[in-house]
Amino acid sequence: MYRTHTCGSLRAENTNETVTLAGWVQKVRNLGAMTFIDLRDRYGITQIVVEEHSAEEVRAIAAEIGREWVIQVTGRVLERESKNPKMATGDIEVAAERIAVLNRAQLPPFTIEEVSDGGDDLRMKYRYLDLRRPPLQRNMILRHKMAQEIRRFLDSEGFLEIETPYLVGSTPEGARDFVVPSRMNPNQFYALPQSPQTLKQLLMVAGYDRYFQIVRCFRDEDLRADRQPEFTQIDCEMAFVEQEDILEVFERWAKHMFKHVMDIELTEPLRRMPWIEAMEKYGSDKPDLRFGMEFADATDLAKGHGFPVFDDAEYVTGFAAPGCATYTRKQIDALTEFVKRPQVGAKGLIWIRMETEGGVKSSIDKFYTPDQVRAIAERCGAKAGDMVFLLCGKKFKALSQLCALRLEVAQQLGLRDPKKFAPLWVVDFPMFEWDDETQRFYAMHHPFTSPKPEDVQYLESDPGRVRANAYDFVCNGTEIGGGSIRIHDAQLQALIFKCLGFTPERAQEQFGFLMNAFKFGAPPHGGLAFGFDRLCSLFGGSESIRDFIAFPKNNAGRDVMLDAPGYVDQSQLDELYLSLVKPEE
RNA sequence: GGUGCGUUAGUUCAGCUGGUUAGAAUACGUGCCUGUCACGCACGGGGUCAGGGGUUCGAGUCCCCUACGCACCGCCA
Repeated sequence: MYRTHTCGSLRAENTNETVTLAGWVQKVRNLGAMTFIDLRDRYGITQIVVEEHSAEEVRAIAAEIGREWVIQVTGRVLERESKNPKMATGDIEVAAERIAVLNRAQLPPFTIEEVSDGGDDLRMKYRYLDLRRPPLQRNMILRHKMAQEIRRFLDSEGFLEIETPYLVGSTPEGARDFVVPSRMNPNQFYALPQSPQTLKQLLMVAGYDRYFQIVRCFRDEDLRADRQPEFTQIDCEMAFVEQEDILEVFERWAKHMFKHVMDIELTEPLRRMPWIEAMEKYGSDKPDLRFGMEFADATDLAKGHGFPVFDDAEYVTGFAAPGCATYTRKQIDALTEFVKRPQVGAKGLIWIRMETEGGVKSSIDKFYTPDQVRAIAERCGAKAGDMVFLLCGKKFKALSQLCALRLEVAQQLGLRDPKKFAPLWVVDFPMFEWDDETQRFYAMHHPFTSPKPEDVQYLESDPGRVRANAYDFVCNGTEIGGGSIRIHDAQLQALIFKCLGFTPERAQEQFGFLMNAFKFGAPPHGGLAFGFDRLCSLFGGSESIRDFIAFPKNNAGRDVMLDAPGYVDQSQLDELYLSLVKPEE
């Protein structure tokens, strides 16, 4: 037996017991006559003490051991002379009577402690060392606990966890596929699923009316702090349901998760915000509701007074930053620079200062009377002491630029508190999104999403007006999940494909398996999927999902630990009927 | 495909308008130390300044290219 206890388990009650611990040496503090060793495993850290009167052999080993050696210690539990309230095991220590070196270790390239001295890159290369650190261990434990709670809740609601294949066919719509060559089918390729979307719909046809899966999905697109090429979805689908039924079940699920993982009781029903309201009030389909600063449409007040910037704009919108009338010229200039960055793309920033004494000052005083300026500011909800920021241009462009500014101002005001949670449903998404480049409509969600029955009449005449039975679960400015009621009628599905510019032949070729299945009795159905990694990072209070994935990829999609992707042998290529071309010089 | 920032000791970083032998902290090694827990004190070793090219009497520093990293835009039905 290697150990009787873990490094996190001993307390004052264990005093005088003889115990054996095993773990990694985090740190050795040699005070001369006595040496302290911090012994770590994933349960915690226990202090080992070696004293002058300890056996010669024990002292010799204590003098030799270094960071990250794996050792086994047998000794008596003592109540400490000077306790450490910062440690769970801080009331006790183990007086070593025997130390066995189970394995020596090379000096690690960075310190493996609560706060490491290593940079991201290095820690990724030696991920197995970084994972020894308590913060990463806490993240892995959180992820595990969340997976358990997801299964517990969904099981209690009658959902079946059913696995779907990873080797499927490629669907060119949507994200790029990762592709896998088939040795037994020369020149043909599998694709890794972007999500099990069509498969779960087939499970509905098959009668498994409540399905879920915690499942890996793959998308060959550029990475971000919150985007990995392989990521995990909580994928769910239900049959014989309307949108309301799905929102009801998963609102309870969300509350279950908040309660059992975060110990947060959400008593109020979740807010439901139509997509157009989210866009007009927050400039985003994933609004951050931890704070206010809602936008107002000031177009009518702003236009027609001889200020060319506003007169030429389609839309003028702004918000009031509370208490920011004290902002200096320098601060305003910095925010102006912020919105002018290419990533935001505004031409400039208009401001109105609502002075506490009641006066109004603005960057447009030349063109408006004080009353007119005040009217614009008040439209934006400004009170004395506030600062109003206005942007203008094409409607949705101006809104999304103002969204970036709103988040930046909130960041500066410390309003983006990771301990606060503001979840909501965004509903009534548009069915289609127009793409200027290819001059056609694309499905905003996916082509199996059903239109709202009352909007079906506009499908052919005015597709941009059609709203979908689609919904997103949003929290703190992040899209955590989304879904829709699906089309289960072959005729309507054919019409949607037509609106999306599919010929019947192409629709048959790509989605024939699904449309055929729908001829055999498809129940009304719908579902949704949550981004598990994002949910973990939301609960864990981190911006980056990489902290919650044991072995993530870097910015370029590489695994720097495995050094993947890499080249393969010619013989492997030959078997797969593949030949390589030289990349362009 | 694009934009920005970065690359200097094992690690995290400083290094100004170009100018003697490139520094700090930490880690590491040695010695001292009986209550440390960010132990302390003293001493010590440790550098292809990412790579290549250019400007210059002289480049860690200025310019160009490449590579790599991070963040973002595009992209992500």
